[in-house]
Amino acid sequence: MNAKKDNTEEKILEAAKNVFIKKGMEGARMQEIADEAKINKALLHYYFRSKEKLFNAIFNQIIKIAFPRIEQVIYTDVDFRTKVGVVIDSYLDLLIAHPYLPGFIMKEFNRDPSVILKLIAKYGFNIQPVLEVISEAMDRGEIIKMKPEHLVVNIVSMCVFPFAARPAISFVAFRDNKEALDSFFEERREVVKQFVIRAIEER
Amino acid sequence: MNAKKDNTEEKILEAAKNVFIKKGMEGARMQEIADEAKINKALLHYYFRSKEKLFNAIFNQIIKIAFPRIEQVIYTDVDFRTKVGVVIDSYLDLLIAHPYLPGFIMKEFNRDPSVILKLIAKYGFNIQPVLEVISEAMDRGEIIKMKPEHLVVNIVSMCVFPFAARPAISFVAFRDNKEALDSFFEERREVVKQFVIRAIEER
DNA sequence: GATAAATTTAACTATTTGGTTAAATTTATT
DNA sequence: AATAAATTTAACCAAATAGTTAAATTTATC
Repeated sequence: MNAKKDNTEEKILEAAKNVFIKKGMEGARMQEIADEAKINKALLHYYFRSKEKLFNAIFNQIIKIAFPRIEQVIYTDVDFRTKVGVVIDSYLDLLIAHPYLPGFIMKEFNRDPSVILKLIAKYGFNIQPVLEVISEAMDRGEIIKMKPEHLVVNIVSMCVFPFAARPAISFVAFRDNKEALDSFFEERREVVKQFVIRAIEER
Repeated sequence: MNAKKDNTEEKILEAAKNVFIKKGMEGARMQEIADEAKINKALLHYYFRSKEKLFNAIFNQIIKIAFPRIEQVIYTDVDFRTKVGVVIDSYLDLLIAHPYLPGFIMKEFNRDPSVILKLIAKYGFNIQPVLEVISEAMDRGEIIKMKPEHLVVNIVSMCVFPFAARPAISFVAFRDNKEALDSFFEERREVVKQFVIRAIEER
């Protein structure tokens, strides 16, 4: 009797993911998760003994996809502007697929930073190689000199922040016109690339 | 008998502000606010009938300072790059004085977007004049052409996001070395200015 | 000193919510 | 059909917490 069990476990994880993302750990209700999974609370606790255990299962799952694997790109033998383009693409691909990530992670970070810091240490990329590749490009005169950390923070900021602020941007800049907002976000891919390239290219 | 009353009301508002900022509306406890204000829960409810009323008082107070008044700058008769510099300065001044703002606002936004949207409509600046000033600078050939909204979002992202992500940046990039982190944030003022100018200057 | 407002104390209510339990029922496996 | 696992039902417990209340006490004001 396993087919049914597997299915239920998946249903619970899917439901919990939706509810936790929308409401956060504290805001989520076990009853709501049970309802969303179309089971009852007793069964929910039968599968995951506590809210904490269920949340951790979800959270690990989410964190694992939250850091795009940019190492491969970084070491490719192409010029720096191409690397920048690929990195921005991989961030935006991730964010378009999971637009809730910035908001969710920031919320949970605020609630208990230590949890996320541990997971960053466990799954998050090591920034050191990235900084080195940037420094080398600077030494070769491909891009202007600046503290590499600033370049990383600038790129990540321009990619991530608009998704966290999406509803505000929608309201303030586009009066909640959905089409205008969607094309704006589509445009950002090229806009951010060009913006960064222009800002750092040596000339 | 008013001196005492005023003082207590101030004490409550100050305490509530601290607790609400740290824990958010849902996470904050009336008992904790009472403790922080060094009064008891009965008196807290004597001044502010409900948690909701108290939160609204604080929230309005916070939102009012959350939007730097950049209109004056925008209409000054100086070249565009100077305007950009002043705008970035005014954002960073605000954020350095109130580093908790991005996290707090995002959290509450996530909880109930409508509340913030109403307040943006009430106190938030109108973005239209800003967009126009940018467009004019583009028409004059002072800066390259792009959709002005992108420029605004890019600048705001690079200013605001690092504060929301400060603990993560501290850990990932500086291994929680406080001095290194502080100088990094001090540097950003000039870094962001130059980054933006280089990205948009016509040449 | 009398008065009224401010404040404390302490007990209480009502609600929400995570979690438990035990018994009944359904479903899959042999 | 027999068995064991999965699921439901429904009631319950315990803790946390917003909010209330009434009486006592302190403090400012006249």
